[in-house]
Amino acid sequence: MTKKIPTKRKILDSAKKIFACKGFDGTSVEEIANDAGVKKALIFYYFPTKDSLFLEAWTEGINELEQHIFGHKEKENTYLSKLKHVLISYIDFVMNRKEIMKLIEMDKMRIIESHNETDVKMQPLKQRYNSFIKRIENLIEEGKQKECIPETIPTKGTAKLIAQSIGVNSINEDLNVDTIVKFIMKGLSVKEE
Amino acid sequence: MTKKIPTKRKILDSAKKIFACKGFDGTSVEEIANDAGVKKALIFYYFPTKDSLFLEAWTEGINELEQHIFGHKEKENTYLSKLKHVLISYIDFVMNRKEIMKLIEMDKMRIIESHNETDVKMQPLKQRYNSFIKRIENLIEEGKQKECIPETIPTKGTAKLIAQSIGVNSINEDLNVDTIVKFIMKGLSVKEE
DNA sequence: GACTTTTTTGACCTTTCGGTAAAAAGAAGC
DNA sequence: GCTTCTTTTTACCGAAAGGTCAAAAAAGTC
Repeated sequence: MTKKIPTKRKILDSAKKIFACKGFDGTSVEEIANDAGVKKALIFYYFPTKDSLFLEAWTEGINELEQHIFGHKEKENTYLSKLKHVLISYIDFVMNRKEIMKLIEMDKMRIIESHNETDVKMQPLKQRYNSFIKRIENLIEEGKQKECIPETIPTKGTAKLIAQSIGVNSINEDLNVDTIVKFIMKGLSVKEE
Repeated sequence: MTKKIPTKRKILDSAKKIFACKGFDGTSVEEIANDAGVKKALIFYYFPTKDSLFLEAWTEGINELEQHIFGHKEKENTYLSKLKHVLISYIDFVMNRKEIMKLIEMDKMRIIESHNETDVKMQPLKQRYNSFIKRIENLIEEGKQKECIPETIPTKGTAKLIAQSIGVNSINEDLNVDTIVKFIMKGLSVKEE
């Protein structure tokens, strides 16, 4: 027989789903409770505040994204195939885990533009996001070291540009994976094998 | 002596500024009123609802963006210089009208992902945004007709990809204009002159 | 300057929100 | 089956939200 899903997990899953559609401010705790099949007060039994619920949901989302992109064993033997694999994994995630991607992006603007003094609650998320961007930077740096990417390509900015490009709004049925990968790789001026 | 700014204009400007930082749901009418130097009730004198205030502010924003990008006289003699001009204007707007760009993007995800039945208020904005994307599509189609852009480039998807790429998160001091323009033009596989 | 119109404010409304505390229900242990 | 612990619900709180209405103030007209 199937294992009963723990209540906390149900709450988190409902939180992801509704935060993905309506964003942090547009979502009430009551909506999450209704979707999870519990009463609102129970949410505060598991999560001290709405903020902390959002933080946990969002962090699980970006952890899943990062794991999906970078988590595979390093068995690619060339930089080029490694880069391609990362881009394809990224795009694949957007297509197949669209809800999580929406969760990440729905409040992304608010998170990234948040300031230390005015939006304290967003700082951990902002740092987490910057850490994700850093991994893309590292990949570009590796490409430069292996002379697959020209030195003239600015690492930080291009990492952000790539992360910005691959999202729910751009990855859709009007674009196939190959087109996007080529777009980005040409943009990176990657030297083809 | 300087002309007195009409109250409605002051309200709209405050609305843009605060919606740009906090988004629709994260902003209260009282905050806008405080910033504009009026009482909350006055806002409802000029705008029937918060929704309609947001609609007008946001629409002014995207109108300004579109005007800035496409509004110049068509004096470019080649498609390539026209395309470059459009891209540079787009990037220039993001850099120099950052607040308006933030206004457009802060709720963009919510607008684009909105459904007819669940987020009726966002439909006019969604349509307006799609109309903006259409103009980018037209530009790409023109490039194909003039054989500057390969037929294999999918028009709709690439238009969205470009609009997605050029934003507050990606346009920053880590990237200069030339790099972004090259990134996109290479991505488009534009045939250089 | 009296009257009319427009703009602005103060006070208030109802609803919804995030969150709390105590009681009730369920589960576990002996 | 009684006790203890954990989970869940009920009822409620204060604050804040969008919005309204009537009064007051300002501006305009003759």
